[in-house]
Amino acid sequence: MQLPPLIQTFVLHFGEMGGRWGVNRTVGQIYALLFLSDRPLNADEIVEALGVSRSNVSMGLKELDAWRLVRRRHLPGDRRDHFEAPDDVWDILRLLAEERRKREIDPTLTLLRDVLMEHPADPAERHAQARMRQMHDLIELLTGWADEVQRLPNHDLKQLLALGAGVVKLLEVKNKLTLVRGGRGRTTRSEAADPRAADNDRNDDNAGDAQ
Amino acid sequence: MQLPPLIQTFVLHFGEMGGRWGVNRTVGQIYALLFLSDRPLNADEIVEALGVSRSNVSMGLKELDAWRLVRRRHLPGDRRDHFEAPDDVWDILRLLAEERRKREIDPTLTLLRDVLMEHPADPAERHAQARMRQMHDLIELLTGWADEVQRLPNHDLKQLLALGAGVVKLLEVKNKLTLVRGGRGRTTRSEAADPRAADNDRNDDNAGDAQ
DNA sequence: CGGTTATTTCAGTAATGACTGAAATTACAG
DNA sequence: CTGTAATTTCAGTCATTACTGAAATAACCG
Repeated sequence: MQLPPLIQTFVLHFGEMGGRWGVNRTVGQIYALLFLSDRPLNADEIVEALGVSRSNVSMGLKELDAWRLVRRRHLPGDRRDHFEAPDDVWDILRLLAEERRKREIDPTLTLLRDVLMEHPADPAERHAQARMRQMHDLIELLTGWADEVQRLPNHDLKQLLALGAGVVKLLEVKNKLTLVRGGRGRTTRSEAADPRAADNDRNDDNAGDAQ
Repeated sequence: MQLPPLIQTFVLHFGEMGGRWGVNRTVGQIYALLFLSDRPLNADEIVEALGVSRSNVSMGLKELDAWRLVRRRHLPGDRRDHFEAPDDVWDILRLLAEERRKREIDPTLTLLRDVLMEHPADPAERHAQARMRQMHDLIELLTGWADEVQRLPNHDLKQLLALGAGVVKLLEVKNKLTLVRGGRGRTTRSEAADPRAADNDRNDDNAGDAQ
């Protein structure tokens, strides 16, 4: 593979990081290549650029397709499939967040829900279940938040991020307003939401048994 | 291994999910077990509960230790090491976020910074570099935000999460206030931050060349 | 259709990573 | 010190996963 050095560096890096992201080297490289490319590439171009086998590229593209990280596109007058990465990095972020959640979190959330329906048979199970409830509530709070925030238009999302921890200032202001109005102020999820989320600072069970 | 069924289910699930989370089955199981346990466990207890080898447990605990997901603790009158998982799920969340970022994001950020210093040699490199800048800016915005939010006390964090997308309402209010005061209002990062973050809706290079 | 090229599937092989048991090391008690 | 239990390290084995080249399939042209 003889790519421009700048591109080569990036592609190789993504290949190596692939392992940590949960995809293999080739998949990481293919994605990096498509992300940087200024036009859709066909499979052969990828093969040549990366120096891996045709079939490997085919499998890699299939996986990236499953992640929705590449789009299949047809160019007029050429019957080969061409591939490109979505070019809005914010969209990519959303895709990644959604997919990772689907694969890495949702199954656990489902299991937790099921297990929390069971009746604990002894103190050990009781304690275990309390822990699972903590985990469940936290995950649900996070994913719920992510769901909502994910739907914000890019503009709002950016503003929120740019605000950083400064958002706390706003919360303080809001709290004051809410107080002044006798708690009848604008209702946001902080008042209306699932009450379990409201206060779980130290809602462990009677854990005096530890040790 | 004969654990109470409730616990067993959870432990096995964590083992399977381990693969997707970037740790192996045993590590996932050990963590699940410690997370649910109502007291610190020593290595032998883990060996017996999970039915894996002593050495495997030793390695697994070492890895969990590197992730700071388990604490080593000494019980009086027993010279064996005992292990426990931090019991505040919010702390766990913070640990995970920090570690994952250190391993999965920071290296890329570093590479991006380096590569963005280089001078592009041709149009392809120019375009590639523009893409990398988009990625870099997005990651930096996200990690910067995460840094700040991570330092918030649990209480504020919870309130923020409970608010969900409702936070936009606050942003609107703030915007109005800022406007009224002629932009001289409370300075948050949205005004003070790195100007690159302020507007990158469509800051691609002259990308008319695509296909 | 028949020929041609693009793409996917699949069986076998190479490479990587997990797991074990034995040996070495460490920490402690007497 | 010496002996013993706890723990870690490590070399070898086993299991999983990635990768390839060949064969099968699909898509298109004239």
